[in-house]
Amino acid sequence: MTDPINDHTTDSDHNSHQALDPKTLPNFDDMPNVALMDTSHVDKDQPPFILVDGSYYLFRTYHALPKTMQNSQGLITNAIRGTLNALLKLMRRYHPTHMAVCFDTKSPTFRHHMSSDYKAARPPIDVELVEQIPYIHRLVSALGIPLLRIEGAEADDIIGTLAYRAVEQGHHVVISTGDKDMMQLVNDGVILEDSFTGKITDTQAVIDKFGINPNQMIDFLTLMGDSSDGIKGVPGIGKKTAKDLLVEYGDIDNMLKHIGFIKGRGAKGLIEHADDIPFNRKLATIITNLEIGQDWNDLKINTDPCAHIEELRTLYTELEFRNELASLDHPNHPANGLQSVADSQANTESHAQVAKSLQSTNTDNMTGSNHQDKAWHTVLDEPAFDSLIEALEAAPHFVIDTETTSVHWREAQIVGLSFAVQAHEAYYIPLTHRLEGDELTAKQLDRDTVLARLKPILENPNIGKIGQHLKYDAHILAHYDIDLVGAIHEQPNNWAMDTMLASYVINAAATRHGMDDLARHYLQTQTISFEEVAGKGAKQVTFDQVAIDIASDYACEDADITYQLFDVFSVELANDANNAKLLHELEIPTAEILCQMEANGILIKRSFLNELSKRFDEEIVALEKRAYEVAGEEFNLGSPKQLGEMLFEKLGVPGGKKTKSGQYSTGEAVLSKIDHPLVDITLEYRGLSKLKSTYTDALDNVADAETDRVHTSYHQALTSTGRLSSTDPNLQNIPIRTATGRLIRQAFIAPEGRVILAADYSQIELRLMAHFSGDKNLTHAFNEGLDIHAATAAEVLGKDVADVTPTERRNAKAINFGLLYGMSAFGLAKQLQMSRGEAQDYIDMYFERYPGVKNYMINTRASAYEQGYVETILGRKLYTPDINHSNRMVKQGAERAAINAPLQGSAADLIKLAMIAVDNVLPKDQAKMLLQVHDELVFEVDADKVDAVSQLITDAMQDVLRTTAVDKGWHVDFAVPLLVETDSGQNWDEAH
DNA sequence: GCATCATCTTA
DNA sequence: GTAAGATGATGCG
Repeated sequence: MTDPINDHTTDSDHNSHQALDPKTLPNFDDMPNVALMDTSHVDKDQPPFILVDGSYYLFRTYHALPKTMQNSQGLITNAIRGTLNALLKLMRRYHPTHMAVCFDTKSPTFRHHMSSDYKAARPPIDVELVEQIPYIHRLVSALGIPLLRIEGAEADDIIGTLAYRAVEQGHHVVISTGDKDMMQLVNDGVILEDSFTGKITDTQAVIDKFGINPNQMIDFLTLMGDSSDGIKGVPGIGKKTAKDLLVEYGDIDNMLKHIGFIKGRGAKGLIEHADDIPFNRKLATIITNLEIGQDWNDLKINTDPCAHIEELRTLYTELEFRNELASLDHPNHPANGLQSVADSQANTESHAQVAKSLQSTNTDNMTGSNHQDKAWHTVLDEPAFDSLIEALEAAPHFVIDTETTSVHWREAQIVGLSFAVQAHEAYYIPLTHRLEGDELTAKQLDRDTVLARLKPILENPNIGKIGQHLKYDAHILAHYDIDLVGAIHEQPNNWAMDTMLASYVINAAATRHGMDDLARHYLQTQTISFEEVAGKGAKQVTFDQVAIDIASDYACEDADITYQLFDVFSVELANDANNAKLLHELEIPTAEILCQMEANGILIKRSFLNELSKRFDEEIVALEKRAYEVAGEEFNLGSPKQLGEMLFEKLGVPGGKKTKSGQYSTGEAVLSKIDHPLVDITLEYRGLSKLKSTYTDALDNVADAETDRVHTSYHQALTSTGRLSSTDPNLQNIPIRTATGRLIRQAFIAPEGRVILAADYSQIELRLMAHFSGDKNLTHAFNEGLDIHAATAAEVLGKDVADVTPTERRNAKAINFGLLYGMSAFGLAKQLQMSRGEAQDYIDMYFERYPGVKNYMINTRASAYEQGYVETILGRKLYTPDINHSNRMVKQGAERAAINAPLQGSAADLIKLAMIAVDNVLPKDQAKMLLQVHDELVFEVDADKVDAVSQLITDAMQDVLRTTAVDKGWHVDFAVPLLVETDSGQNWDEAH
C-alpha cells in the first residue's frame, strides 16, 4: 500500500504555505461523504490519526478562560494556555503517532465568493486574541506537531479532506473540536472529541442529540440554517421540524419529491425556498476532496524530546508557564510534565462554564434572533400588544411566564412577560430592561399600562392559565395586584395546568421537574440556560440587564417549551384519570394555598432571638475555654477532624471508630458512649452552636425588616414521596426535642390579639400502616384509642398494657418506627443498642403478633418488583427505579424506600387534602394558615375565636376522607379513625 | 468561589 | 432502617 495521504503531493514541509484559489469551487458532485464510508477495514489497534480544529480552541478558550491569565508583560495568555492544554491532553490520552493542527487563515475561501453573508455577521477578532496567535503557532511547532494553514481553505475543509483520506487508508480518526458542524464527518471510524469540555461525539451521540444520523447532518444544517455561519436555512423549519422531516423522508431531495404530503409552515418554506437549497447545502458541506498535497510522513509527530526543547524553553519562559517549564527538566519522564498539564486542564475546565455565557451571548448578539422559523416575537409597540391581547382574550387557555430580577419571589421585580397560545409560537413583552447601549430599551411598553390591560385577562377564571411552576408567577403578579386565576385556582372547565406539578404527579422519579429537565426528558430538547444569557457566578447579571433581543429568545423559548410540555402532559393525563385528578384536585389547589401561606409568613420575636443568640454565644465561648483546658491546647472544637485527632490520638481515648474518608467518626452516636469530660463539653458546644448558627442568627437574618415575618418557600415537586420541602429558611426542622431547642420555637409568635394554633395528625403513618396492612391487632389498638407504643409492647411481650415499663414502651416505639422505615435487625439493634440477635428475636416476636404487618412488607416489596412502582392512598404512583439494581446495597435500599413510600406518601396526600379542606372552611378574617410540617398545620388565629376555629380545623382534618376526598372522587374506606390534636398559645412552643 | 463531607435539626 | 435542608470545615484549583 502506498502512503495514504499523498495523492497530490506538492510540498513535503508540513508547515508549508499551500494556497487554493478561492474562485475555484470544489467539485461537489464527486465529493466523498465521510459519514457514509465503509469503515470495516479500519484498524483500531493503532493509535488514531488526530485532527485538531485549532481555530475552535483558539476562540473557545479565549472567550471561556479568564482574561486574568497574563504574563508580567501584560500579554493575555488564556487562549495559548487553553489550546496548549487541549493538545497535551490529546497526546496524553491517545499517544498518537500522526496528528495535524489546522487553522483558518485570513484569506477568503470559496464560501466567501459564493455568499457575501458567509460569516459576515462575525465581528473582528479581538486584538488580545490576535496577539496570542503567533505564540500558538510557535508552540504547536515546538511540540513537534504538524501545523496546517492553507490559504483559501478553512480548517474544517482540511480536516474533512484528511479525515476522508485517513479512513480510506484504514486509520481511525479523532477530530478534536467542539463545532457541531463537524458531526457530518462522524462514522464508525471517526469520532469528535472536545478536549475543552471533554465531550465525545460518536454516531450514537449524534443520534441522541439531534435524532438523526451523521450523514443527515448536512441536510439538517441546510434546513435549519446556521446563524453564526450566515447560512439562512428554510424559513418555517427549525431544529424540531428539520429532524422530523429527515426522520420521515431521509433527505431533502426525497422531501421535495413528496412535498405534497408535507404539512404546515415547513412545506411552505420548502416550496418557496427550494431554489436556495442547493446553494445553502454547499455552504453547509465540509469539503472532503480539497486539491491539497499532504504526505503522510509530514503528519508524523516528532516525538524526540530534544528536537525543539530550546524553542519550548524560550516560549514557556516568555509566557511564564512555570509548570510547563519545570516539566522540561524531566525529559525522561514526559508523563510528569503531561500530568501537571492535565491538572491545570482540570482547572481550566472549572472555569470553562464561567465565560461560556459570554461567548454565546456575544454570538447571539451579533447575529440577532435565529428563530424566525419558530415565530417568536418581541412585543414593542401598541399594535403588536393589541393583537396579542386579542389573541389571549380569544384563547381557551394560554401559557404565561414572568421574567424577573430574582429567583426569590420576595425580592423579585418584574422585567417582562412571555405568552404562548400554541406550540412553536411565543411572545415576549419586555417591560423594564435597562441595559446600557441596548437600542431596544427605549422602545419598551410601559409596565403599568401593560399590566393594567392584562389584569382582567389574567383574573378571568374562564381563560385557562398554563405555566411552569405557576406559584412563582402568581407571587410575582400578586406584587402588582394581579390575582392569577384560572390556573392555580381550581377551574374544572378549562385547561389550566402547571407543567412542573404535572410531571411530578405523572412520575416523580423520572426526572427533576425544572423546565430545563422537562424539556430534556419529554421533548428531547436542550433549552437556552439562564447562565447562557445572564452569565454565571459573580459576573451574573439580573434579567433586566440582558439585551432585549437575547432576553426575548430566552423568554419565548420558556413559553414555547411550556406549551409543548402542556401538549405532552395533556395526552398523558387523558390516559390516566387518577393522575389528572391528583394534578387538578390535589396538587394545583395545594399550590394555591401554599402561595398564600408563603405570602402570610410567620411573625418572630426578634428581641427574643437576639437575646438567645447572645446567651448561646457566651456559653459557647465558655465551653471552648474549658475544652482547651482539658485538651491542653487550643483547637477548633467545631472541626470533626481536629476533634477526632485530639480525642483519639493526643488524649488517647479508646473507642475511635474509622469512617470512610479515613477520619475519626465523632457523631453524637459515637461520642455519647464515651466517658470523657471533653466529650460532654463537645456535645453541649455542638448543640448550642447548631442552634445559634442555624436558627437564632439565621432566622433573624431572613425575617422581613419591616414586618418581622419569616417567609419560607415550599417546594412541591422535589421529594420522592409527595412530601413538601421547605427552604430559605427551612421551617420544617425547627427544634422541639430538647428544652433548649424549644426556646427557638418560642420565638415564633402571634401578633397582638392573636394566638398560634397547631393541629397535628396523631400517629398518621402508623394508622396508615394499620389501614394498608389490615392487621387485626394494629387496627384494634387504634380503634380502642390505646397508647399505640404501650399496646405494641404489651402485645409482643404478652402482658397487660398497665404493666408495660417505660423501657419496654421505648423499645416498642423503636420497632414501630422501624416498621415504617423498612426496618432491618441491624438497624433496630443499633437504635436500641442491643445485639443483632436480640433485635431479630424481637422482630420475630412482633411479626408473630402482627402477621398483617408482615404481609404488608412482603406484598409491598412484591408490588415494587412486579409493577416498578408502589401506590399511595390516593393512587399516586411512586416509582422505584432501583428495585432491580445490580448492587445489593442499592437494591435493599430501594426495598426499604418502597416499604416506606406508600406510608410517607399517603400521609403527604392526606395533609394536602386536609389543607384544601381546612382552606375551604377557615374564616379568613379570623385565621390564617401559616405553616405545614408534614403532619402538622400551624395557624394564626384571633385569640377570642380560637375555640371555634380549632373545632373547625379539627373536624375538617379528621373527616377529610369522608368529605373533601369524596367530593373529589376518592372513596377510601379507612380502617381506623384519623385523630387530630390541637393546642394553642402565644408561641409555637406553647401551641405544641 | 464552589463542591463535598460530617454533623445535626425535623417528621 | 424512610424523607428532607442548613451549616462550618475542608479541599480543590
